[in-house]
Amino acid sequence: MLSIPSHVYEEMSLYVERCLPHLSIDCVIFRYNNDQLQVLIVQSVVGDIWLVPGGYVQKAEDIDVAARRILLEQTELDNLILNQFGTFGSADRSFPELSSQGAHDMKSKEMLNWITQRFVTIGYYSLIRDNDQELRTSNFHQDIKWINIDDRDELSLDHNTLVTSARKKLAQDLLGQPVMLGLLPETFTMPQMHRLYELILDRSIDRGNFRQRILKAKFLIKLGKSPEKTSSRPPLLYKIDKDAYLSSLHQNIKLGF
Amino acid sequence: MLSIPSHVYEEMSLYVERCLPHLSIDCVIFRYNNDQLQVLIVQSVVGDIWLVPGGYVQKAEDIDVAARRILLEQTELDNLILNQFGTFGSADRSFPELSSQGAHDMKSKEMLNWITQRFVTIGYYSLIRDNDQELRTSNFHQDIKWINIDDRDELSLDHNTLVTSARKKLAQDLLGQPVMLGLLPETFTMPQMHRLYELILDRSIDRGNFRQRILKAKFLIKLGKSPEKTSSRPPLLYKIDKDAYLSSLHQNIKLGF
DNA sequence: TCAAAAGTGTTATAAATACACCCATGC
DNA sequence: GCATGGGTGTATTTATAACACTTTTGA
Repeated sequence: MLSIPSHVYEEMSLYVERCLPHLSIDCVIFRYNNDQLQVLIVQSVVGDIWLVPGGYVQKAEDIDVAARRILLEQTELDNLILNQFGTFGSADRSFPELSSQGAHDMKSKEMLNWITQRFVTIGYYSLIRDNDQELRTSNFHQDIKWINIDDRDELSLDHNTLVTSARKKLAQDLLGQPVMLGLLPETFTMPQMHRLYELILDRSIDRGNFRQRILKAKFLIKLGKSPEKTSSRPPLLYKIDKDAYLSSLHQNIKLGF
Repeated sequence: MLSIPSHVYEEMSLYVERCLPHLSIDCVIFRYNNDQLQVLIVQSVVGDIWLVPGGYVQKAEDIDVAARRILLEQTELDNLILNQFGTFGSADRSFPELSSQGAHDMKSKEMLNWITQRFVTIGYYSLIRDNDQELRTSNFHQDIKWINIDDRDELSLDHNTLVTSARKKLAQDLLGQPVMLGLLPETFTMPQMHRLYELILDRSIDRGNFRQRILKAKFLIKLGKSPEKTSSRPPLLYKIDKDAYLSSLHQNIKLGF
């Protein structure tokens, strides 16, 4: 049995009454950090469970704008890429039953009803490249953190599934969207980019072939040696030539079987 | 100024009060007929405008189930493929203003409010291969017909845009989903399949190369000569080896730039 | 016999794949 | 010097693409 902390009622009521019922937005925010593909998750004050950041759509607000607003409320950053990866609406898609403890007045009961209603959720994914980005929790969250995508089983409800879908969509978008611009730091090494590709596509790619393929596309600018200390040969530093990168993207669908 | 025919109120009220507000589903139904990619459209009794078939989600109904139900209400057929192509929710996404003529009682006013509310719509596309399928109109539609996809500018609201998005998604799905099974008749000729590919991808494909490529995939079964009279060499008839076709599909994402 | 459209083959280019080998570093 | 991982080259196979030639039909 979950319960709603009393200090949340007031603010949440104000927020919620401006929003459409039964409709939510969930944002899977990816970053590439420490050679891992990571996802931002927050701990809800309701039920202590870990979820992907999400919110509701205001009555006179575009859904894309809503997604951006929700994202901003979590990360304080305008992100480069924000894409839908699907809409999820099983009939039983709702919070587990909540305890009605502390819900004696009318307002509290309304809030209980709101939270436990059935939600159809629109999934967006977003990419964030600034790894020093400061995180702040909204009043509806008691904690916020990055997890490796492989650790997503600690997510509750169906948010595990959402992350899986988001990653699949991200992989599909890799050829046609400026994904590298969204995830790689300003400067990076070839092995870093290689590992990122492998993480997104979830398969191994031959090192030498990857290197050749990427260099042939001519959107990388060589900057020299990485100053980092390594226990082996130090990799070269690169940065992305944005214009060249963008024009190298395409959506040409092949016949391949 | 649009108006709602009085005979619609009763039935629509009953339907609508079981559904979630502000949320709709629109279905772009494709078929391949007469060497054209076609789309099913219906004429609403409200406003006489032409739209893609659509409806609402019942309060305890999966959205996928709702899409299937809505589809069934239009075509009486269980379709092979039903895929989301996106969710659309501009803040101003609603019917044009409706005349309140004939809306004197409470119920009528409620209906006006329902129809003119802001809708977030979930787009599904579906494929139908039976071209002799009988069409029936529901009571909310006065007419129903197939149009060529290039004639979609006669659609109202943003349904033109929906069809464009649906076709784009269909093209993306061509490699990984059994699209041919959904659109081609039981038996067909190589030129037919060739033209269908061109229509979906919206580009021309070399005839000879296409033929070789498809035959190499080994999911076609040759049946002999087409009995149809042609003014030139008659094409061969083929049918799809379903198992071979399904196992030839893949989602392998390449590195290509 | 001719036009039209289907069926087939040839060749060139480019991409994907599999490896092998060398190089720079810390220990 | 040696293990480690980065950088580079080469050869094979496969996919894409351009295009030419042949075949079958109706008129």
